[in-house]
Amino acid sequence: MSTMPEPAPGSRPTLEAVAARAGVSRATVSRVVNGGAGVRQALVDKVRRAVEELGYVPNHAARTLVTRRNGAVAVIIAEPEFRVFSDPFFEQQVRGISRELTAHDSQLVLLWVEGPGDYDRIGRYLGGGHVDGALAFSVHNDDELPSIIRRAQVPAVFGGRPGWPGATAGLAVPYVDCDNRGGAREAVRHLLSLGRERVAHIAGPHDQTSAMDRIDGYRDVLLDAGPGLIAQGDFTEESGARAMAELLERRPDLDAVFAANDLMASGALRVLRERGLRVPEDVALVGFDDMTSIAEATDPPLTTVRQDIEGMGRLMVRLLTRVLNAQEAEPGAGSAPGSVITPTELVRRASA
Amino acid sequence: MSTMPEPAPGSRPTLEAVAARAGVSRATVSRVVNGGAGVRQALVDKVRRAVEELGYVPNHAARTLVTRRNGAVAVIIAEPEFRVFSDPFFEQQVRGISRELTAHDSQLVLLWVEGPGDYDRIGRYLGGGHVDGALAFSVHNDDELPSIIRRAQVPAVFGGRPGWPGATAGLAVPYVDCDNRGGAREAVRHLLSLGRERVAHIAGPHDQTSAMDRIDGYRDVLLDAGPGLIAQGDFTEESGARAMAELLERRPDLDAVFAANDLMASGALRVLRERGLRVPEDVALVGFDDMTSIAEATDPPLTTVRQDIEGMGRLMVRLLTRVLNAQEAEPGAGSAPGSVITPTELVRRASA
DNA sequence: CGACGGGCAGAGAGCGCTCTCAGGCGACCG
DNA sequence: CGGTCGCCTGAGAGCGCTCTCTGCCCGTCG
Repeated sequence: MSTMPEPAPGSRPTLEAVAARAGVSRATVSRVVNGGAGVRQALVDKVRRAVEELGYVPNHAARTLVTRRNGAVAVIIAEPEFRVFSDPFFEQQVRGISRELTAHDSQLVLLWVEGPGDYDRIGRYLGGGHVDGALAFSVHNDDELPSIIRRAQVPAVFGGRPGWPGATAGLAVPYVDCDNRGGAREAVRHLLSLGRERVAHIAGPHDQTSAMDRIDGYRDVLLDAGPGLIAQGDFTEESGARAMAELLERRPDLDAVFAANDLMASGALRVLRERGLRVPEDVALVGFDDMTSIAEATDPPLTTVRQDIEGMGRLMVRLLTRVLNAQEAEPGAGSAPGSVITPTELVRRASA
Repeated sequence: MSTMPEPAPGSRPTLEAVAARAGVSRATVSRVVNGGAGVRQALVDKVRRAVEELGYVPNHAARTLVTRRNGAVAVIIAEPEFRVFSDPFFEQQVRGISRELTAHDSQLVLLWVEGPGDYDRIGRYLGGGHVDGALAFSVHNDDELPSIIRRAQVPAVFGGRPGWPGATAGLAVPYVDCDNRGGAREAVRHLLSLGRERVAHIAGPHDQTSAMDRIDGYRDVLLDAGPGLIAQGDFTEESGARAMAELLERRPDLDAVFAANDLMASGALRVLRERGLRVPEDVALVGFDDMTSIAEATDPPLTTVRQDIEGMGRLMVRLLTRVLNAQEAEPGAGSAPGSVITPTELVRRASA
């Protein structure tokens, strides 16, 4: 295991101690600890040995105090009502963030927003300079988060395009999102290419940009899709089932469905089977997200649009890092780097 | 919203600035900021006003540097293989932790362990004094975490009884767990009280103490239960279904099942219905956890053993706080506070 | 009326680190 | 062989805060 020696109980060694042991000055030890540039190799070795022997670990607070960098990033989780973490989407994104943060030697400070009244605490914390930056997920259009973050004057990156007006104008917080619209187009085109003629859509909630973008993509291809072909869900399995039932009632002749996420697609699938409709023979079905735990478990497995969720999490961190570095170079003049739209990919399985 | 004034861009006000504005010394401002004990009311007001006007927020790093307390607690998530966060159990526990931490003005630093090789990084981080304490979840018996934590000499509390030998001896890391054994006993007794005579058990994995404790509780009541009445699962829905099928094969005459968690119970329920067995008429079924999203959604709804998961999370924080305070009072002599076992409660629904 | 004690404010010394600046020494060039 | 330049190293000044210690002022008691 770790060869880290047991430190003297109670008190951890300081730079000073290492310097004394190595027979050099504090400054030299500091240089070595921070990369060792500009120090003779012999001294570097000597210092490294002393560090090793004493089990020296730099004091983070002291370092932060002078560098004004604290090596920590806040991840803000604004819980609208229910289902947050247990959302696999979330898990993957946070994991991507965690991994990338680790690679950057930064820590992840979790800020869980406890209802609307809690935004004040969050704002205070962010404004207090405890973290170098913040990552947030824009869930709803009416979310206060963007304004809180702006007021706190802390660099931030969003996961998912925020819905507030002007967010896309470039002047605001950059975001990482997948190409919802393009992915939706691809899904619908795929259904058309299979010869389907009446393609319905089960949409997500109107206050989420991802859902709206997917509707837009659907409409891009089916310019003249009647309103009867779109049903509204809320991204849950149950809502997908309900929407499917509604669609079948309105348009018993439909021969394809594009659902805005896999969970709703699986709900739709359930209803289709209950009604004795075969998938894909009678009705072809495409989902979105490629949540493999769902998409591969259904019968038949779902054809769906994949987005690299973990990659999006990592990208959020990289974007934030870039903002941070730019800001360090010339404070104030933070020309925010553009947002990133990641590509999607159609994954063909058996349902379409 | 917040009345926090826009701070002068670029530089945040210091204690010094507040002192100057209020016409007092730095020390006095510090006293006021930290509660204001021993300061004349007139001065307190004056300082408070200056703080408000300047939008002063204490510099956390500077404070930590001298107090040696950093107001942050690590939550370690050791991911065995899959399903971590998306586990609703986890979500609830982390939420409890988050809430209690907020109440204590502490931050939650998330440490996500990326495979076995990553333990070194975790150990280094914990040993580096970045956090006041650590909270971890003991998932598997062979987990390295306890030893890592001990080596790092950082106060810690476990969620769930760790499986390593001596863990319960009191000398080690305290933990919070629910009364798995007692809950299991209650479940089985309930089934017996309904007149059932052949009560089977679907057990969880052998390397988790919670699963083992539930088996023990089952055996406490059914001293002479034949081995044919116990089947092994791994806490997943699928495994519950498999175990149920196995049990029915071995003991077609069984008239009750106690599953070690709700997920397995729902799997068992599925199989029972597929075989045309009525629940509870033919076979009574009891789960564990009271994961309401599952237990209330099944048909019939599950009778199950409830544990206060969020409360356990909060308790973990309180326990840690107590260790921290004790340690501050007399360093070294950290007589670890005892672990806590929280009660369980049988929730009667329709399945038994 | 004077001495003493308690309560409250201020001065100052760090906490452990980084980073600038000056100084020293060797090397290279004239 | 001497001067100068450049590369390393060390000294020292903070970063913003807490906390002890000293000292002042007022009230109280003898």
